[in-house]
Amino acid sequence: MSDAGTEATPATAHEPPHEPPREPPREASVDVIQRELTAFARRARAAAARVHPEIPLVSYTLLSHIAERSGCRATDLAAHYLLDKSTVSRQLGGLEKLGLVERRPAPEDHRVQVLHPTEAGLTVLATAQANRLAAYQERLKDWSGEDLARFADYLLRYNAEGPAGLPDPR
Amino acid sequence: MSDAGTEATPATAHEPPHEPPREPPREASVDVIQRELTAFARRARAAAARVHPEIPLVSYTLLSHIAERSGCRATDLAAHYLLDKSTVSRQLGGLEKLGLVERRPAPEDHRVQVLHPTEAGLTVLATAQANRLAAYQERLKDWSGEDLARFADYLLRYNAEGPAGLPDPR
DNA sequence: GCTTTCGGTTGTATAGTACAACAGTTCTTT
DNA sequence: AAAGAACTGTTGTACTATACAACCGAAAGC
Repeated sequence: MSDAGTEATPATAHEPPHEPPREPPREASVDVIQRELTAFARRARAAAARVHPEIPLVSYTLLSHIAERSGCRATDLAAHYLLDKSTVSRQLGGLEKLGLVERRPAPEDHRVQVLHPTEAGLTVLATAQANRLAAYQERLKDWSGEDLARFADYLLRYNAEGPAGLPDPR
Repeated sequence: MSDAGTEATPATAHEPPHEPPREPPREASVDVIQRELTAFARRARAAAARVHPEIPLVSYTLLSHIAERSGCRATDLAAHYLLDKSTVSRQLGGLEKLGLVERRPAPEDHRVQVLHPTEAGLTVLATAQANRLAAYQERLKDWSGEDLARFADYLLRYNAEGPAGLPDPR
């Protein structure tokens, strides 16, 4: 599907002329969204590294997830973040070596290991969270509460819609 | 430093009670934004790799930028995307080796090289753009035009606000 | 019981990135 | 004008994040 055309194809030419053209064409918006999200992605990493060189990095997200749902398994994390098991395994290895998470074997299924944050993990997480939050807060300080809420909502909605454009019939 | 608490700290407890609590507290929104943007970043890369294994890298974005402002310099790219010069240099090297961009020395300043997309570059870009747009389009197909426009707007606004929370007295 | 499936680890490879050191240019300052 | 500072870009090195494939042990199905 999608004749999304090479650059500015006439895909939008079929709009009925009686509609007020106040709103930019979907293509333009989608394009902006695509580009800006990508741009963000780059910056986010750099910023995170800057704000928090301590915790080796993106594992922060995993740690955060673990803290939220204590007792989850590695596979859950992989599924949730669309990561390979090996990636998760290594990330967890790093977190464990840092003493931020514990991997406890599950009594009823000796294959799985249940994940728990340690005290140190929670502390680190709290600090990191605070730092990042502060950075975001600073950056978003001029936004109205309403805009913030709506923006957050859009992002949630976007990310909720199945993994990365792959068909995910849920 | 920072007692932002692990999960749901009382940092928000100082809201005047006479305000209607219809709107989530700023902290919550900011937190969601932070988390979701980060989550997106992960997925985006995976998705991009999937959609477009051809152009080996994320340099697609750089190519896109070059195509848009033909004649820009490497430093511009680095500044714009908050990347190290070396990173940009290598990315450009890759793009050049693939015959997608040209690096021409600037006549008036022999230090800089002016960047231009090649024919092939434009073609590849167009294809990639179309693919990605299609993917995004598909994903966003249930969004109203209004929501799309607003989301795009928020992202633009977010990314426009100076590099990553670093003080940037421009 | 044997085979398949599941959860996780390890080997290997690649992309992307940064930092530091460097090379050639241009601008400034004396 | 010579010396030095500032700028543009490249190269050496290292590290994180990630994937894929091969594997191991445990559990489930036949």
